[in-house]
Amino acid sequence: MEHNQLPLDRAFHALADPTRRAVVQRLGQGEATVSDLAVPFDMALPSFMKHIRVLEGAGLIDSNKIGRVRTCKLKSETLAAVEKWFGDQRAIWENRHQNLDNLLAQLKGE
Amino acid sequence: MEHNQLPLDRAFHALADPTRRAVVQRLGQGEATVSDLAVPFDMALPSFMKHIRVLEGAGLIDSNKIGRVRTCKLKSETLAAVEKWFGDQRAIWENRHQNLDNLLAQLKGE
DNA sequence: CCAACACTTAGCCATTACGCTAACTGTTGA
DNA sequence: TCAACAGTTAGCGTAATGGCTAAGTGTTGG
Repeated sequence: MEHNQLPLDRAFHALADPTRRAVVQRLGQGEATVSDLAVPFDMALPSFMKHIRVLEGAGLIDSNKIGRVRTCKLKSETLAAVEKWFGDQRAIWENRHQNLDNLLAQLKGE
Repeated sequence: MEHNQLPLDRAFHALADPTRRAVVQRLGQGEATVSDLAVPFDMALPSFMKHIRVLEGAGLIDSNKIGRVRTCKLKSETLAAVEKWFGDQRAIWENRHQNLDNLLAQLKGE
């Protein structure tokens, strides 16, 4: 169980930064080049590129370079995989409440 | 838009650590004391306590001390709030696909 | 009453994160 | 052809992270 923690570590870490979340959000609307993505941020390009690489390292985005231009796109499968963690978590949590309900019903019945 | 980034930052950061995710998962099954929570981890207590405080600082858990014992419980609302980010994200993404579909349909119709 | 218990505080250390500037590489439009 | 463009590499500085040990505080069971 849970021998794939590292991917989750990387994904959550990547999403912990507002710049990176904004990039993910932007890419949700379609592909974009690095320079285009960088425009809204008051940050030097090398700094911004680090964010891109973190996102790519986390498998949240994909990028490829054609000529001198690098284009990025969202990998929504990875995003979905992270979201799944919450689903699993809620399943445990709801199951516990179910058990509590059962217990209460049982106590009531006696 | 997005003036509550800091809470998300903290929450995602908190969840980026496997120890802390495990604690959240454990607390999904019900309240537990700090010492109980610490058992599965090969880590000194002060180190473990830092994780607890990070989780609490992120609003993912709540704790209160009675006598010498501190008991922790999950704050599932916060967890749900983080999960919502993915929902919002997917909404954007799916809307885009909807738009693409519309475009394709339109092109086809001509 | 006092030793054991359950944290808690303080402080140290190594590593990683995230920003910067300066200088470099390869591509391309005029 | 060559200057402008789009990134990239290298290296630096500060701050935060995540671990540790040692010693302290307040509570409690026997």
